[in-house]
Amino acid sequence: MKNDESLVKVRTKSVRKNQIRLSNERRILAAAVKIFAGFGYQGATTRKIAEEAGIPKANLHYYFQTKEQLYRRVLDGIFKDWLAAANTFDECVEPIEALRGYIETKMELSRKRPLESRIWAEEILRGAPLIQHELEVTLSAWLDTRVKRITDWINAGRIDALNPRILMFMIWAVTQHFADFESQIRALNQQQNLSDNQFKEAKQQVTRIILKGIGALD
Amino acid sequence: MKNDESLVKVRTKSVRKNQIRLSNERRILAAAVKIFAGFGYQGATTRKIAEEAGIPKANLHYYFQTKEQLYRRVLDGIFKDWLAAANTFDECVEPIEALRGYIETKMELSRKRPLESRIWAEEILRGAPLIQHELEVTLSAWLDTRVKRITDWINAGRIDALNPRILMFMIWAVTQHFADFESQIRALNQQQNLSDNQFKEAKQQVTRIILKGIGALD
DNA sequence: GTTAATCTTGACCAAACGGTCAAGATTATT
DNA sequence: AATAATCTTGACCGTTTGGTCAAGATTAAC
Repeated sequence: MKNDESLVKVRTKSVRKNQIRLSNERRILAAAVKIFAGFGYQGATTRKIAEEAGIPKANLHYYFQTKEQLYRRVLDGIFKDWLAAANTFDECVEPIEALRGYIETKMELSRKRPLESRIWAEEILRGAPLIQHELEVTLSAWLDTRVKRITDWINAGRIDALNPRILMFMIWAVTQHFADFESQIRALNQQQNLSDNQFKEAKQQVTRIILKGIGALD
Repeated sequence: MKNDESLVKVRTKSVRKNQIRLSNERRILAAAVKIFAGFGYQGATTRKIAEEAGIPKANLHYYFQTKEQLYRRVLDGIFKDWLAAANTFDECVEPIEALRGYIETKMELSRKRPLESRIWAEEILRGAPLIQHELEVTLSAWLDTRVKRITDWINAGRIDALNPRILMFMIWAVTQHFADFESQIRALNQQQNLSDNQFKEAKQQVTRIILKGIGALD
């Protein structure tokens, strides 16, 4: 009883307080994504992030004690999106539909959330100092599951014999390239970002070359 | 006569002096590649670079006045390798041999010079602040030339109809992925870098999927 | 209206940064 | 041997960094 009462009180209080807390955390995290993506972990300063969020730096440190803690929270969010992108892959039975859907989802992620892709890329570039363990455990297990499905397709003769891991690396490389190397693509496209039509064409061509390349088409 | 004499003198002096200068510049540049690749432009400090080169920081600044100047020199070297990698592409007439050779060369670059690839990738990630102009002029012209050759192959029915630029982006993405995302690949490969045999397999699979995917193989 | 949390903020700090400088060591020329 | 050029270096400097702190503002509960 007593415990229940105090729990209710705590919860009531938490709901309101959490509104302020959650709202501020969201603002800070959104600002952090922008600044980390634009300047890298070292180049990003807590001053810049606080300024982007429209709050004093000391207030930022009230919600996130250290820059590294804030960065970890950003990375966690990105990692979740990364894994969730495989839903289509898992739902479809046919290799063509599963891979087409996965490539499509990853391409759309690059199109709509390029900042997150760049933060991820920079973390890996630096040797994944903060997410190495997550890669070795969670992502590794995630990959194993998908490798098994691809292996089944190979054994059923639905696609060519190949190394499933390398296929996944190729898909990651190509799809994320459109986010990570956006500035290079822009410089080679008359200083214009890819238009919606150009991006659609890229998506279709990438899908077709990979699917045809692994013997899933024709 | 007088001019000739003084020229000879200048040259004689320069040869010896340049030995010291060139030798030190090389040491510093080699150290800079390591540190820039490992920590990024902002994370790299002139102290770390000087320490890696085994010289006092003040001596580094004698040869390269600013960190940015040093970084530009590193980028210039990388850019030259980037462009030179297309030699095979240009020398071969057949699409299969030209593309196979280019993919092979780019894969070997990723294998043998991953640090340079990562420095390039980080510069692009940050929006190419220092090499934007080079991308828009030199790399753009470079790409145009290769696009024309690919277009000829398409018109001759040697490969499928496709957007040549997107094909080049795919090749860059996949080949450079093996250098830029090395730490991720390692984490997904029992914490081991790809062995020579694994890398050879990757090279072959990447080549086969792309060539087959564009209709160059049957 | 008092109390107790939580939130906000300007001022501040030690450490590290890129870069400078003057003085000395080396090397080549006369 | 003297001179001039280049190379080397420890000490130093103004600025910026991530992070702290104490004092005040706000909010919720009794």
